[in-house]
Amino acid sequence: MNNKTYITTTLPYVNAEPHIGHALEFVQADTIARYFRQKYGKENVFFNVGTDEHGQKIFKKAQEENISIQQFVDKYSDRFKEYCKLFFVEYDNFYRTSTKEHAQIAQKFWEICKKNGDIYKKQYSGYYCVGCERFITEKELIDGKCPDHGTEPELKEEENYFFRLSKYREILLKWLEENPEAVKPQNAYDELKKIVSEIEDISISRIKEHLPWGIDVPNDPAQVLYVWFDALTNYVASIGFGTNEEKFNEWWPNTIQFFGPDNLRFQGAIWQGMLASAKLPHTKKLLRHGMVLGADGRKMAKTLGNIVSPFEQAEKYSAEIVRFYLLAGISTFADGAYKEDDLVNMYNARLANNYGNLLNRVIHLANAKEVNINEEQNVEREFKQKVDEYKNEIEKAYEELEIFLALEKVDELADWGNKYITEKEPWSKELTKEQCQTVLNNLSYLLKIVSQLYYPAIPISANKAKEALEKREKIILFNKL
RNA sequence: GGUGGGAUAGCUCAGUCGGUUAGAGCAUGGGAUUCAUAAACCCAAGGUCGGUGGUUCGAUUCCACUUCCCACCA
Repeated sequence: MNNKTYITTTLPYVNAEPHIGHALEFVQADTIARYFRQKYGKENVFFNVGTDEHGQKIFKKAQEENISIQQFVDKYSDRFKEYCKLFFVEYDNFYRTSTKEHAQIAQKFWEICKKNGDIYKKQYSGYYCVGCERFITEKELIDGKCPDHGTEPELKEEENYFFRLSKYREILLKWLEENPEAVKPQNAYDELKKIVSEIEDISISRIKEHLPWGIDVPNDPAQVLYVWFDALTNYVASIGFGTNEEKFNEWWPNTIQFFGPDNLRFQGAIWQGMLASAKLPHTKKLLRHGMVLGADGRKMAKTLGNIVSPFEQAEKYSAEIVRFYLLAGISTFADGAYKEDDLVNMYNARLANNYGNLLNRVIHLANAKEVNINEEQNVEREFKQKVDEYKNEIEKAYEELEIFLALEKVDELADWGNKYITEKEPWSKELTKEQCQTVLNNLSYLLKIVSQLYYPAIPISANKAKEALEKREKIILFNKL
């Protein structure tokens, strides 16, 4: 049986510093990657992240900063690498779209679509907003002005290449009908169906003269690939598409793509259409996570002064605590407000008071009573059954990408452990040594499982906890905040 | 502006395919206790389920409108 799972995030566009939303996505994907690695082995997971480095905005930003574009993208790409490191995001591949190799594969993808009759040239005339740097449809205009900038767009004419996305409308709808599990959560699935039912052909190139920073259209150096067409191909390129078919065929069938609410159209409709055109299978699982909002429940914005800096947060609380909060305190799929009070409460309640404290109770008592623990074969059957029941439920949640839910249940299991130890009173002098040993050994098994199930979210602490238990060393893993 | 999604205890969220007293965790208050990070354990209080109207014997759950929030609009 092939257990290989390929996990990829969206490639962030490198026109600015990483923000907390990037952390959410990276950390979610990393958690799932770690879960699968732990469960099925390292060799069965391939985790891709990277940066999207072409397009108008980057071109312009580099000019503003007065450095070469390559320097600019190198700088920001490095920032994202550091960012991953900061939050313990352990990727197998960091993909960059500004490499020569990527250009070749994106062009190859283009040629396949072209060969299959899905790319054609069309005179395009429309309203162009300089502020947005894009064409705006007539429907979008408000009083003849751009809805975002309030300025009057210019009439502009351009000959572009178009992708025959409309050809795949029915095919994609059928795919969705037949695979209700393909998109998480349910409302993203519903939304995608609606988007797909209305898809039209899309422009997939730009005139090079306007945008010198991009990948040349094959056989037409006057045009460059539209940045989205170019970037989307990374999902297959990173696992060998166009370079290593065997590797590609091994990984692609079981793919999980993580992305944000603004990306549903691209990952769910356009990319799936591109895959269909290239005669490749659709993505197995699309996970649309939510948006991290400011503490006031509004979208973070400079003008609202509610921006949460991931760097400051990591500095203030430690990156792992921030990581834990993003996973356990903010819904996996819905928008959620980042509130420091919640972070503190959640950390104290779940990690310090519940998990960390139970760990110390058990280690301390085992040492004081000089009894054996960590003997899995001696765990009472009924107790083991109960713990394994939790374990199965939690693993099921992880497999279904329900991270928030999984972590809630891990907390429940630790909580049950605290109730158990209170009820059994292994500190009581009325218990025989054997009875005491049974209780503490049972609990050592529970703690091992809890640590294992917490590991994908808080890898460093969970490993330390496991070690402390094995060595019977009492430590304060989670200092209260 | 158009379209889609959301609004349930102080906070984070479950839930109701319409039906007697709407659930959990955290936070709060009280009790009991001390093996442990003054942690854990037990109990309690907390909500006209965003607003208005409609369908219905009955709506938090269905429908319409409305307010606020989020996203998208090649």
